[in-house]
Amino acid sequence: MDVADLPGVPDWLPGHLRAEGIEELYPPQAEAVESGVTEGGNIVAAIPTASGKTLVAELAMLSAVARGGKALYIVPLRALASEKQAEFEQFEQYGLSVGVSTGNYESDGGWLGDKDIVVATSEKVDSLVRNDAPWLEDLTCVVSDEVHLVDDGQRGPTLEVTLAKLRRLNPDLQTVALSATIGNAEELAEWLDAELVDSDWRPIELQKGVHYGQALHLEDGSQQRLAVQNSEKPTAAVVRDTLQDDHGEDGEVTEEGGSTLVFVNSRRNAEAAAGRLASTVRPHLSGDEKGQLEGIAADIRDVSDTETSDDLADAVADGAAFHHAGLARGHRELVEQAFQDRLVKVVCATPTLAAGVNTPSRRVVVRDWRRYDGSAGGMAPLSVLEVHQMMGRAGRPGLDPYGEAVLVASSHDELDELFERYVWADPEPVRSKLAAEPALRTHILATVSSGFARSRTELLEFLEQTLYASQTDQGGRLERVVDDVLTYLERNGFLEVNAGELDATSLGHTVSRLYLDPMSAAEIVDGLEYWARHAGEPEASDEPVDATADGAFSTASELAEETEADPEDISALGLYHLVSRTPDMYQLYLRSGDREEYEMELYEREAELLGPTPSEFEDERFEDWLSALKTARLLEDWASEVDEETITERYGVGPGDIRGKVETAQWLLGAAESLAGEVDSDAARAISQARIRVEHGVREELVDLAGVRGVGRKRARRLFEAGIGDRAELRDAAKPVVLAALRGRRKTAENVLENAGHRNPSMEGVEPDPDVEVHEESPRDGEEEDDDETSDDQSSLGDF
DNA sequence: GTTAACCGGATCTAGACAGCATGTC
DNA sequence: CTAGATCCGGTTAAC
Repeated sequence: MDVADLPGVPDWLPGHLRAEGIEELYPPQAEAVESGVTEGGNIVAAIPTASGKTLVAELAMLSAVARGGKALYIVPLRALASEKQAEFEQFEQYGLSVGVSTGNYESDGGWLGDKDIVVATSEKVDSLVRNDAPWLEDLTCVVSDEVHLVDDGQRGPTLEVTLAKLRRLNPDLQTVALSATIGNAEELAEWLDAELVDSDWRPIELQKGVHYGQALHLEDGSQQRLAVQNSEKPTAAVVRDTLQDDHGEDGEVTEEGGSTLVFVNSRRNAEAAAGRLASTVRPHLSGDEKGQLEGIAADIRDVSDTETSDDLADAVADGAAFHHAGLARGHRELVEQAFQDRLVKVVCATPTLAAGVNTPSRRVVVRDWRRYDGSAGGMAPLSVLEVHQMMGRAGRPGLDPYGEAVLVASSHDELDELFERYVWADPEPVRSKLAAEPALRTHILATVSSGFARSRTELLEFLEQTLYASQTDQGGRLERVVDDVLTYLERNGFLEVNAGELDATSLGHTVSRLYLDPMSAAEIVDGLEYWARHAGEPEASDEPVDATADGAFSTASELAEETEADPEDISALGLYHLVSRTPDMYQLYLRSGDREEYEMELYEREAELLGPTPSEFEDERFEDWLSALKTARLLEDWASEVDEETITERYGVGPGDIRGKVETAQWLLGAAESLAGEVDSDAARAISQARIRVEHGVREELVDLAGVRGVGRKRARRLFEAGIGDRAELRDAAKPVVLAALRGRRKTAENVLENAGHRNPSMEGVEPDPDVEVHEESPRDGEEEDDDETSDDQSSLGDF
């Protein structure tokens, strides 16, 4: 189909597409147009990644906007939100406006209500629905990217319920759902009353295969010799082969540098494999490439001062890299960029890279096809869908004639099994996970709280509109779980049930709007009440209430400690532990040796914790209590200015994990602060303080200073040591002192003063005060923060 | 005497969403 | 019902 023949799109679009080099639509795109995407029709498009899904979405959204409407694009990851925003901003020249809304970022300049296209994560959209964002009613088109994720047990139900709510809010809403190729696309289409576009078509051919022995066995039956040399591992052989393959036919070394993406099943494996493959890649690098890679390696070291950072930099210097969620954001971006620029030739990655931003590669190796799964009791095979998603990363549009994706077999039997299981297999069908109790807990409360259902009957009616209902024939199960959940919500004071009528309590409304799991909210409320009962009155622990479920074990030590506790004082550790034991916090894993260590810690600091220690005989609860303590200790360390390197070593985590924990804690403490107000607790001030401390990673005395934009934990500490105690003192301080404390960096100092509200922040002609002692850190540190004010060591900034 | 190769047992395990206030014309 | 790569320490073999 020629781009000139598109019905319903704005006049400028054909010209724009031609300018982009698009004359003709891909077959699946054309099929979508024939099914009416540009004319308001509902579409489910189940087509491979990189086969033009984005254009289908754009056609739908642009034609909806051309008709005077407003479009919403739902993504599963925050990283994808910014990627899509950048893509859609190309239309701003035609007068369209694009906005983004995610948990940590909202586009500035105008309300989302003014935007023609809004990009948001599914949780954010859910939250907007719960908070009655008025512009949601103006939507005429919603696009849901990666809808097959409704299959995800944790986050799938959110997407499912959100789509149902949006469609109910606006019955004429055009729904466009984009999915990977899956087993039951018709079922999705049926659920959404949509036309189905189901296609395997790809713009670049993908050849799947399995490597075994000295050959690559491809799905078309052909074999390709791929020898494994002496002590080399098969993966290394594939990588080497890919590198040689792209050297020009005439022997001339081209810059193409055939790149390989290797998927493994753990972070450690990713790092180990990258380290080994570095020696495979090194001999293939040109001098020029080596130079550029050295530069990137230096950038990587500057992101963070940790072992992970060093290991990554070492690998990158040799043209190899690893990629997983323990990396700092800066690390990830540098690796992704260097891989796209074809400087880094191999990336060994966990599934982060399969789900995240677009990083295609000449070849993909799926080295591990089993992954540890605690609930399965060992290694469980990956789903066909997941393996196909990884394989789909092979083949760079416009660069490669075709892509190759290979699994690695170590025996002939395995070779056969892999062909059966993955190469020739169709992806499994997608199944709704809505009937799981944890999911219903939060969504039922939200549904009642935001007025979508006022009675048990209405609630069940609403749930009828979900994918779950359309997939199950046994309605009884859902009804049973719903009743269990209603009982739970009522018992904990979130809902009132009167003869089938449902009403959210004030607490229930708050919990729903805060986007908390009701179980987290209950835990927090319990913790705050526990503190209120115990704090002021040491003898309180004799009350029978407290001794109930947990026996005498915890009471003895409470009695001993509590006499010393200052009633005003609610410890930060106690609050960190409280939010860490909530189901909304992903807890740290207890490693061998940790158990004893944190048991000791527990006995020392038990009095600070906001709740009775479970008995050691309740194995699971006690274990959770300890790992929450470990998590709480990490947060406490961070909020006590312990440096990154020490924390990553002490807790066995990556730099990215620290950020993740801190971010979650920040959110939960914010929610706890609101809950404290709701239940009349006096803890609000202490919670706020604890939140600001983790947010900036500072001790109490720096809370005010670190609140100044451009001042993070390190600069705040230096200013404090120079005798500047807070924001007011910073404004009044002598400029030479400020400049010296900021290690003589004029631009930084000017920015800091300006942000602190100084009338005349200019540092012109000011010399650093020589009497101010500033301890220098590692020699490398100096290079870090040169010019721009938002640089590196301001780790508290949620940079985007 | 030192280093390399080998062996066996212990260890460890993917990912990542969300509040609120604020601002603007 | 189900694992396997890596790491670490100790031993032996090789030089």
